[in-house]
Amino acid sequence: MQRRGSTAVESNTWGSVRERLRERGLRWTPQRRNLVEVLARTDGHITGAELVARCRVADSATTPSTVYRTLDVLEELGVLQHCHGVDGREEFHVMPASEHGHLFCKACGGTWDIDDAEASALLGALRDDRDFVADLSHLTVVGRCRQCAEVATRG
Amino acid sequence: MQRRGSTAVESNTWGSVRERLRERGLRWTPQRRNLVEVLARTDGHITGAELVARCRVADSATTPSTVYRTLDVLEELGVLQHCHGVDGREEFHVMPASEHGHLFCKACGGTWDIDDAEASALLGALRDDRDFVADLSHLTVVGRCRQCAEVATRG
DNA sequence: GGGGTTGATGCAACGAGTTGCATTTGCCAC
DNA sequence: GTGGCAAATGCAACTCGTTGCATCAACCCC
Ligand SMILES: [Mn+2]
Ligand SMILES: [Mn+2]
Ligand SMILES: [Zn+2]
Ligand SMILES: [Zn+2]
Repeated sequence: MQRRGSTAVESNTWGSVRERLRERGLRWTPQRRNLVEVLARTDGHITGAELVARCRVADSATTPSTVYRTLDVLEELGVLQHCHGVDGREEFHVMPASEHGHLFCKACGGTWDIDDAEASALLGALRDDRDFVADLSHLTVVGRCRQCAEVATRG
Repeated sequence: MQRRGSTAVESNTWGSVRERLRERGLRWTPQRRNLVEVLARTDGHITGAELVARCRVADSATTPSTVYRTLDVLEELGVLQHCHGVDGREEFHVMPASEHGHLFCKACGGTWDIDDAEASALLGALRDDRDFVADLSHLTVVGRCRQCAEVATRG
């Protein structure tokens, strides 16, 4: 089986992006291919600025506006999600092992995942009381962790 | 009782700002006084950019960096808090009637407050399970409200 | 393969916010 | 009132991200 130049992207989700775009009358361009290849090699959380930098490795002519617009499109396609870091900046989730929210300690900068079970207390209450379906993967909770609370109390 | 030029700010919290600054060795400047006067006239949520604009009404020479730095100081003094709008931008709470979190519908842009009782489900779980003290006033939950969920299902 | 449609790109200008640094000034002690 | 110290200001430069618009090119149809 011979490998042609334009078929390097694989791995379920990413391999289907071209098709998902076409279904909506959208186009598969070299710039989008470059970004998708970068995303396919990434996991965890990553900012737009960092994605621009990584795209520039393969294509030094990469333009921020194109990357940000493509990220919007990929999120609409549902192959990507974002949340907000403790400073409010967008961070993109690339293929999380499982859906999760985010817990930040504003004192030590520590960060933890909030899983479905843990979040169901709030999310379930909102759903039952208001029929409001909250987005766990977009959730960021900020506060003070055990260690930092202890330090503050002792101080 | 004669009113002197520098005693216009009143109303409990705002009137005490000068004193709170001095306790920490910080200074009461015309720029800070202007911002505090603007804040005393404001309620609800407001962005930094909007506060800069309002400060400029009284002092057209207002500089953004000074305003943003003063907002940081006021937040450290505890006379101000911020949360994040649906786009992640900081919004300052000025004297809320009661502490609350924020609920956003990403479809219709609707927004609601989350009160203490409603949030205690999640916040209590985090406290019990992890000794994590979450900050309700910083909390923003995004999702889809009842009406928007119905529309999506029907469509 | 060639042509036309329309979505995508690149660019330039802009807005929001941050930071380092030289200068100014509030505040306190005398 | 005067002087000195340290905090605050203003400015310029910068980062990150967004938007309008002219140009380009992916895709579809023949
Ligand atoms: Mn914040
Ligand atoms: Mn968001
Ligand atoms: Zn901590
Ligand atoms: Zn809605």
